This record gives sequence, C-alpha cells and structure tokens, in this order.
Amino acid sequence: MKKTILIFSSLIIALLLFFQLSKYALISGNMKIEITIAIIAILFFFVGIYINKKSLRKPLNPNYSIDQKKIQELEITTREYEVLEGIASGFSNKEIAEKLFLSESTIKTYVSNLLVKLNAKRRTQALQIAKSLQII
Amino acid sequence: MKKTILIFSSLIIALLLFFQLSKYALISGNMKIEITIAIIAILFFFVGIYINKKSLRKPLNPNYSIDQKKIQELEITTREYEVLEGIASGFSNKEIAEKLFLSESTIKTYVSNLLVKLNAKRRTQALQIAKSLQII
DNA sequence: TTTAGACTCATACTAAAGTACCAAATGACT
DNA sequence: AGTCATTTGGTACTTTAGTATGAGTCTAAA
Repeated sequence: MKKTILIFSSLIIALLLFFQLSKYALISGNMKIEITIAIIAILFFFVGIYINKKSLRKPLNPNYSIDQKKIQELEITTREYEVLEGIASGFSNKEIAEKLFLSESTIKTYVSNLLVKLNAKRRTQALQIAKSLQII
Repeated sequence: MKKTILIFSSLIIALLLFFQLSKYALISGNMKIEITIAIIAILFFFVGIYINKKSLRKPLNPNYSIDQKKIQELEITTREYEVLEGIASGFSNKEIAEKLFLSESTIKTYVSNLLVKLNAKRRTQALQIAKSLQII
C-alpha cells in the first residue's frame, strides 16, 4: 500500500512537471502543438496500461485459496488431509506411507475415512470432489 | 483476430478525427490549450486501460485453456483423451467403458497407453502430470 | 478419572487397476 | 494394393486399492 501511494505521488508530480514543460515549450514556440499532443497521448496511454496492470494483479490470485472451513465441516483431520495431498500428488498408498513414516495399513485407513467423508468411491473421485469443494 | 483489427482501425480513425477537431478548436480559439491536453490525457488514459484489459484477457484465461499442441506432441489420440477426461472426472474403468460404449478391456488398453505417454505409474499420477502440462 | 477423538497398525478379504501380449477391423495415405 | 495409425477387444496375470473389523496409544476435556 505504501508503495502504491509513493508511485502515484511521484506519477502526479511527474505529470505536473510535464504539463508545465509542455506549456513552456508551446509558448516559446519550440514545439509544435501536434507533437505535444502526441507525446501526451502516448504517455497517458502507457500510464493507463500500467495502472490497469497494477490493479488487476490482485483480484486474480485469490482463485487458488483453499477453503479451510469446508475441511473442518467435513471433519477431515490433519493426517487425513496429508494423505489427501499425497493422493493429489499422484502417490500410491505405499509411497504416501514412506513419506509420512507410517505403515501402508494406516494410509489405507485414512484413505477409507477420506472416501466416506468426501462421499467418494475411489481416490480419483475423491480428488474431483475435493477440487470442486476447493479444499485442495 | 478479425475483431481486434476492426477495433483498432476504428480506434485509429476516431483518434485522427479527434486530433483534427482539437486542432480546429484551438485555431478558432474556442478552447484553451490546457483543456485540450487534459481531455487528450484522460482519453488516452482510458484507452490504455481498455487496450490493456483486452490484451490481458487472453493471457489470463489461458490459465484454464488446454494445451492442444502438447496433446499432439505426446501423441495422445482422441479416444485416449476421452478416457483421460473420464479419469479426471473420477470414474472407474467400468464406468468410463459404459459412458463411451466400449468394453472395460479397451479402457484398460487406453489407460495403459496414457500412462506410458504421460510417463506415469498410476492414474492419479497421470492426472497430476496432465494438469502440470495443462492438457486437462 | 473416565471419555472421546485422533492416531496408529494388523489381518483377511474383495474389487479395481494395471501389464503384457495378441489380434482383427477400419480408414487414410502412397 | 499395401502400409500405418487408430480403434476395439480378449486372456491371463500381478499389483494396488479399498473394506471390514479389531485393537492399542495418547491427549485433552468433562
């Protein structure tokens, strides 16, 4: 936010200076009116692009935030969620077990729990549902 | 593409007209130079914003557009891709077979082909890879 | 100090998924 | 006419995945 204010203030100052300069140049007859207008047009064209880019960057990222509330609502525990992440990464139960230092049996238990909680029949369906619920 | 050209041409024409008008207004002394410049500045500011939005809409949505070239590069056939979509929707081989009016054997063949082409060991990994390659 | 929830693991299954081959029909291209 | 890629399917087999059930540990709360 502080940065934005700084950028905008310096922008305004620069523009004011530019106006004064262009006015002086016109009065002293060193510059044609068309060129002045063209320069201003180009300048503001890019200012518009710049401002627009700055303001657009923020409302775009939030598409990727995970819904923590939903996870709690579904009563998905920490371990279960870790297993879900493993599934999303394309790991087998054995691989997930190795990564979490657990036995494959334990992973199977968690997977079964997840399938019930997500109302899915398969891990791939669990992924699809988890994505639609934005919990992954 | 045709639309873009049309918009730009009409934009250029409008600008040329505006330039002529502003010059006339200045010569006839009906308008002050500062006002003219201010109008031009504001106009181009918004033109810049508009153009930017137009041109940004394409590189932004493409986060969700599938990479057809990649699909061809990987030599994934139509049927194989349809099966991949079925997997992404969380369906079992049998369910995919029913939806495509094929036997489960055939689906298995396609799945195996997909796994080779996507260099994956499991269907879940295939999904993860397919997503990272933006082909799904 | 019970109690409930989360975490852990095991056994014994059944059901999917996946592999390795093979084979035949089709359609486009040479 | 012959080649090539695609599509389709089958058999036999191995490997994962998933279910059902039971049980032990630990911790925080009632």
